[in-house]
Amino acid sequence: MQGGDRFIDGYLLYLLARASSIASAEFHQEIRRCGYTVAHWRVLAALKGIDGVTVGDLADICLANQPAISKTIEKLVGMGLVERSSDDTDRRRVRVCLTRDGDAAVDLLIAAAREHQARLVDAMGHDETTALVRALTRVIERSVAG
Amino acid sequence: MQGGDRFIDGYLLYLLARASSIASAEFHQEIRRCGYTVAHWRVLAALKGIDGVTVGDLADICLANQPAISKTIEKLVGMGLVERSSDDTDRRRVRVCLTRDGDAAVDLLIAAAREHQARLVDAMGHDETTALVRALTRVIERSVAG
DNA sequence: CTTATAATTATTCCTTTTCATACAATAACG
DNA sequence: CGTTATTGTATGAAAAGGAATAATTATAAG
Repeated sequence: MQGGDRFIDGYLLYLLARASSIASAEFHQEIRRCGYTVAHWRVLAALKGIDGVTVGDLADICLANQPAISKTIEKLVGMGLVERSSDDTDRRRVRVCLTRDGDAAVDLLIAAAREHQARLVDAMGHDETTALVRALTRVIERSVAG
Repeated sequence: MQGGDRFIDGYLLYLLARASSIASAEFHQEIRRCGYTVAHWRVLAALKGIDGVTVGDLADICLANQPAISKTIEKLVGMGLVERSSDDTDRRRVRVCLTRDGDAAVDLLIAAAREHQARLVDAMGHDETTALVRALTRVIERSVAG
């Protein structure tokens, strides 16, 4: 796409963003084919297997800001995939849960995600994958700490 | 933020996206403090040291789609940081270059980016960093191939 | 040369995100 | 208690992003 010695080629954050973007592109397309947005998918996946997550926690988990999550939840409620309930101990908080339909929908998406991941891991090799996981985990630790 | 064994905790694409998001958050905030958006920064950084890049190539490099880049370029032209010129050999193509002001502006941003990266590499350690770069490079290779 | 197909960028329309703010509930403090 | 601060969520206006398409230029085929 270009030779030379561009700044961005040695820039770590660019490499990270590019790897994430490229690796996710294919599966994100599959999500859209299923009739969901990436934002939908992230919220649904974050809710899988958990009784109730607050809006703020969802924002952290889904790498989005709070208003965006509020609106995504509103959509998912309209689609019948998610429901809100107020927390009894702190009535400011809104606990978000999957509905029965939402749970079934996310199961399908998670199955597709697992298949996609299996193909990626297969292409990369097991050792390379564990090296990647270790490195990414360290990035997260160090970034949060620093 | 939650214990349990959530699906997303073992999901590689989520780990990638999360690492990228967290690692970039601090510097992206610095970009905004300087009066730029992340989109501005990516285009400017992609242009540094290159005579002229087409809109389509910028879209690839900047991990955005083509219309988004067209609009970002329009903004940057208005800010006097970038200029368009038509390619003589193919008049469909638009070659985008940094202006003198744009070059000076991106130099400051790149200096800040280098400092930020130096701090991150320092926190991670040299060996861990090279392991990360190797792993990310492999992800990109394998994803593009597959 | 003409027509058809492909490639490149801009534009349009609609959805989504973002920023700021408002509102409600809790916490802290005198 | 009453008052002020802080926290959690929703809302509204403005900006950005994305999908589809239009417009222009290149290339290929006949």
